[in-house]
Amino acid sequence: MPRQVDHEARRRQLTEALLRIAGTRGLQAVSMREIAAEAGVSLRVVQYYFTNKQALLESGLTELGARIDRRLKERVTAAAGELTPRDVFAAVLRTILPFDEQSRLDSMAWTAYYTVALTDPALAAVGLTLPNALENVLTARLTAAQQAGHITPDRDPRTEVAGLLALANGLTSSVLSRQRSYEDAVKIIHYHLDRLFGPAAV
Amino acid sequence: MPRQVDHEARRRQLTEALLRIAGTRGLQAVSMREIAAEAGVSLRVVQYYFTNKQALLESGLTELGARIDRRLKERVTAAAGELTPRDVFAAVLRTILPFDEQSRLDSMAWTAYYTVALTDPALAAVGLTLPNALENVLTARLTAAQQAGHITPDRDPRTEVAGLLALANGLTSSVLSRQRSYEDAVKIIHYHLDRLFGPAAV
DNA sequence: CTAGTTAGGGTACAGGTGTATCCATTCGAG
DNA sequence: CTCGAATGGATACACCTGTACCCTAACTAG
Repeated sequence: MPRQVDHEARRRQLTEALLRIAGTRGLQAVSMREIAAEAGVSLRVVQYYFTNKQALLESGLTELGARIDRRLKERVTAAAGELTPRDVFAAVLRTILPFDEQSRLDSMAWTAYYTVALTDPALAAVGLTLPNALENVLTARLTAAQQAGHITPDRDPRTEVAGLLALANGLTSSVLSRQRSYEDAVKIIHYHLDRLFGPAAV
Repeated sequence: MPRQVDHEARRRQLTEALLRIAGTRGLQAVSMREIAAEAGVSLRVVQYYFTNKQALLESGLTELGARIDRRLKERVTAAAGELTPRDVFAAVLRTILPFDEQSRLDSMAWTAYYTVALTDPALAAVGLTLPNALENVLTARLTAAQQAGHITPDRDPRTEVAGLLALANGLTSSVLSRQRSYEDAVKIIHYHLDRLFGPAAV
């Protein structure tokens, strides 16, 4: 075999360039040539490692989902050990919000993808798996927490989780548009967690 | 003066065509020629009544805001009279969600606009006035309701309102992506209103 | 050493984009 | 009746888009 190149690395490089553009200038600014320029390669290379623009876009969404998933796992297991259920939820919801420059860029890109997914079934399939999985995992956690007596029995775990995730999504929007600061959004989250789990479990 | 045409009507006709496209196929599908086709006129007419594509887009966002505002006022004042504060909030939040085909289309268009506004300062200015105004009006209402004893004094009206609006926005997203039905979203809203105002005020 | 595959530079093509221009009609004011 | 402004049809332009193709290096298995 002749000259071998690490395809996986090349594709990651291109996908990251794509997400950088989507996060700063939006998905409408993403074109084959822009990606090539951002990655510092020629148009041909982009074509060589991705058959389609569609394939490239799907790769971007997949990577985005993987990043968020990775961040969630890192930040939840990081402060593991003697974590109360409330702490777990706080960590997850804080991680969903754009908390630093990188996660702001990713949230921007995610929002852009979500919007085009509303009119593009192919992307919708890829983009809905993460939110659904998250809702299920958290519902299971909250149900367990309820049985352990951490929240009162009159709460409905699935409804609570759906509400908290919708809240986090809505807050993300307002943080991205700079209508609200990250810190204010976190306060609102904690305010709701207080209501759910009872006063702050310092 | 020669043949006079109702400019206002023409522009409305074109703006509505624009919003129909944005609501069904997304903002990325909006082009001068598509608008012309959707409105049943020639490209020249679109150019004649709007100097720019930018002007057209801004007109679309303005109209969208006006529609939502109109709907809010209709549905709130409709069941006026002996409305409890809780009923007012329920009406507002239910109106934000996509509750019929028309409001679903508008919500789609709104989401599309919101996303491009994140990377387009000109649109951001237009698009943020409505949410901010709404938050202020509702905060005033809730503060008054608190003084009248409809909610307990330990609640913070501004935080509650911000949370409820973020919740409604997040739920709108999930309804648009058909992750959740409108009815389920309404249930979650009422669930939270119960917590805020106390058990259902029949 | 050589054949053959992988990797990419360069360029072309068909189609869509916003915008500008040319021109014909329409019609009311004088 | 006529002149000129309002309205809009038709077309052109320059640019950007995704994709396809040609051809040359590079390199390794034989």
